[in-house]
Amino acid sequence: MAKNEELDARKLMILKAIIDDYIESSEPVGSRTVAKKYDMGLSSATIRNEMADLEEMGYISSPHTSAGRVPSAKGYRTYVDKILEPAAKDPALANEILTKLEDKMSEYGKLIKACAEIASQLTNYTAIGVTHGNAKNSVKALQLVPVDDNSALVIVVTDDNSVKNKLVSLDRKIAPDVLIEMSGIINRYFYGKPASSVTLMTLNRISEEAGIERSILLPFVDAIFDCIKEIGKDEIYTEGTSLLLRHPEFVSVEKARNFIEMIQNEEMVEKIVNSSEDLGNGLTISIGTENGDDDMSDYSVVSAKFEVDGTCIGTVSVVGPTRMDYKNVIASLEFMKKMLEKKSREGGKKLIPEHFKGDDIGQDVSGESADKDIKP
Amino acid sequence: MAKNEELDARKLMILKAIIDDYIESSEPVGSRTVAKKYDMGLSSATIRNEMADLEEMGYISSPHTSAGRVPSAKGYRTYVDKILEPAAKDPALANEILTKLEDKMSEYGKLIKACAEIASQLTNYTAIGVTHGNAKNSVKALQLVPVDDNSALVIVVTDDNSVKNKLVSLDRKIAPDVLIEMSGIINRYFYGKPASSVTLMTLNRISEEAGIERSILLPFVDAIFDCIKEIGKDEIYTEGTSLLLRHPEFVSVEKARNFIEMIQNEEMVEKIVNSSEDLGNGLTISIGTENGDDDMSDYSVVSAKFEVDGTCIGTVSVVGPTRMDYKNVIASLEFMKKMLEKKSREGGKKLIPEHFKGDDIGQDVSGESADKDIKP
DNA sequence: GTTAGCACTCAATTATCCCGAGTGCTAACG
DNA sequence: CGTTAGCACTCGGGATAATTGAGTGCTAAC
Repeated sequence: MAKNEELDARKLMILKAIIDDYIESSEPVGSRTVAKKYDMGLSSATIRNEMADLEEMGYISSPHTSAGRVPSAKGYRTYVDKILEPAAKDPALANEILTKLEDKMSEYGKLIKACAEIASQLTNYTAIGVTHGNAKNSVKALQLVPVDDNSALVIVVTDDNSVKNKLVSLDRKIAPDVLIEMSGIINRYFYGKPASSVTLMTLNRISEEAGIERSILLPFVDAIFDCIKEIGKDEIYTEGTSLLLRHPEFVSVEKARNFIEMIQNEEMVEKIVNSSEDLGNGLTISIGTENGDDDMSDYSVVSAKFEVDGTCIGTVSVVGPTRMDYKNVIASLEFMKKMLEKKSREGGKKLIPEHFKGDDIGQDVSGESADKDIKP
Repeated sequence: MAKNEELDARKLMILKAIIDDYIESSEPVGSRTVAKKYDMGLSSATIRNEMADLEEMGYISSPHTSAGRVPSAKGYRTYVDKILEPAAKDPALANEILTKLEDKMSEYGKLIKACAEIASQLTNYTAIGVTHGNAKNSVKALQLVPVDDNSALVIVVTDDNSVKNKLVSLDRKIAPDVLIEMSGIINRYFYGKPASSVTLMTLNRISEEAGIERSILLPFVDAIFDCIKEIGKDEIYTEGTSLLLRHPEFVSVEKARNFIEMIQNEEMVEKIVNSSEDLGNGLTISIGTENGDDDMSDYSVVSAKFEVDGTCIGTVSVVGPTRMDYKNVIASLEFMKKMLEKKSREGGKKLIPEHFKGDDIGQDVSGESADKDIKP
């Protein structure tokens, strides 16, 4: 039989039927089911023959002799690449979602978190949002703000409007105007420079040139470093963990636990999010064994890079069992991606990228005011 | 038999044995086990008689005729209140933990998150940390920082060193020195005043007195409100979700899912954390059915309010099955609580600088309603 | 090439049995 | 009177056997 050939139309149809049914039922699909439920004018015997071929070619397999067939990673792959016709989400959803995102557009952390939340709700799978920290950003503002007699706030703003701050406590009093002067010098020095250029050396130089005592400068240097480090850090939001437990592949708690532990492991998340296989529409998809890691062989991941104003602000990945409703997941992520991009184009000046505040993962500052115009 | 009487020493011993064993094995405890394993010089028959009494009094119950006995909420309660002798954690742990917390002492959100994380690790149960947002804090610093030509950063610092910032974008250019002047005025005005006093009215007054155009002031007002609202907000950190799934009470995925969904529900968390029954040592404990909610009847919660310099910065709650290792959980939380308090005393000046007490300004409208008022 | 028919396979369900942990009760003992 | 040995009884759970039925591969006829 056909070995390395392309699948003919009929085989594709049957493969599609099998996968569709399996996605719906999560149970091995038999020839009779295909023949009856998806009426294709063929008897079960014929389907059986074709299924035998498909199995030989590695698109499906049977868990045991008297069970139906189950799609393999290869099967899902052709399904996703060649069979699946793009589905559209109900445009009415757009408004609903947009209102949810409305007041978060200015803050990437919250935005990505909200997107992950929505993606999870739309798909009924777990969604992981990762912000795209970027240490290569240039410093836009770098300020010291007096807080009280012996403490001050260090604030770093990069050109993508990420803001981090850190409280510095000193063991001596420092006059506010000294601080402000210092702030001015430091700020002028780094304005427009890449964040990575803020090194100890340069700050030493400032010390010399500006004549600021090194022991005073040091704690601030420290804090600045911390802030920059923080800005470059990705933040991870996991939404809808419990949703996955609703799916029948998690009958055993062990699997459930393994999964939860996996997606709480940062390195693993890194791996998950960065699994490649671009789908052409800006989405990336990795099916079962494809994604290298053994622990992940039972799961598929669909990821979307979210961009605002041309810069990537983060990634949202939907993680589910290989028997995942790819159609819906892809449609959902595509939908959100497009919506967001349209919004960011329209929103123009309104959609000023604001900061995500850095002290924690999860709950951050909200940005409401930025999109309000000043009305004289 | 003894009805409303206190339990005598022997009954207490037996109850303790039953609970200890049940905590360890998670299986109903029989009379033979108690007699043999915890040698108390009594035959199983005698134990049986005593157990019958204990059952009648409601301290234990048997799932079915031929199973051993299981402690009831009432049983656990006497165990916790009367039987449990305080245990101490290994002091060597202290250093390890302290280093973990070291660089988080200045930021309460991170600190509480880290505490919850450690609590979860120490106990092997899920821990929930909730920061204690406090709108009554006074404003310590309130600054506007120029970021670029048409955007500026609003920064609010309260006396417990909570910092929130917000980027404000303007549709016109604003000169840095104007901003700085404005900043100075606003800051002086609110320095030491309670955060709740920052109302629309007062800002209107500033506009008049300082002669700043209202339309310029407005977006900043908005941002300040947002920041204050955020500072007053509680943040929730859930750590070690998957740990609970390690315990045998979660054999069924359903239970696991219910639990996870429960602790991801904010209102539920509120309930969980605020369950009372003070234990005298600053800990609070709620056992099974005690905590009102039906969904929580299978779980127990031990909570500790964490204080730094006399002010409550948040709560860490350990949530586990009623068959929880109370001894260890209580010891762990007590340990952390003490450690933190000691640390905060030692570190004194570094942690919380001076408290500023000022007279209230005018009307005490809450941040929220005031926020509504602003919108044109 | 398609299809009806048939023998065969094997997981999953159900029924059945059996074991043993644990109980309550009774009677004997110090 | 409290304690204990002994015994009949209960009942959940584990093991085993029987049954079912969905699904297959193969063959032969259309």
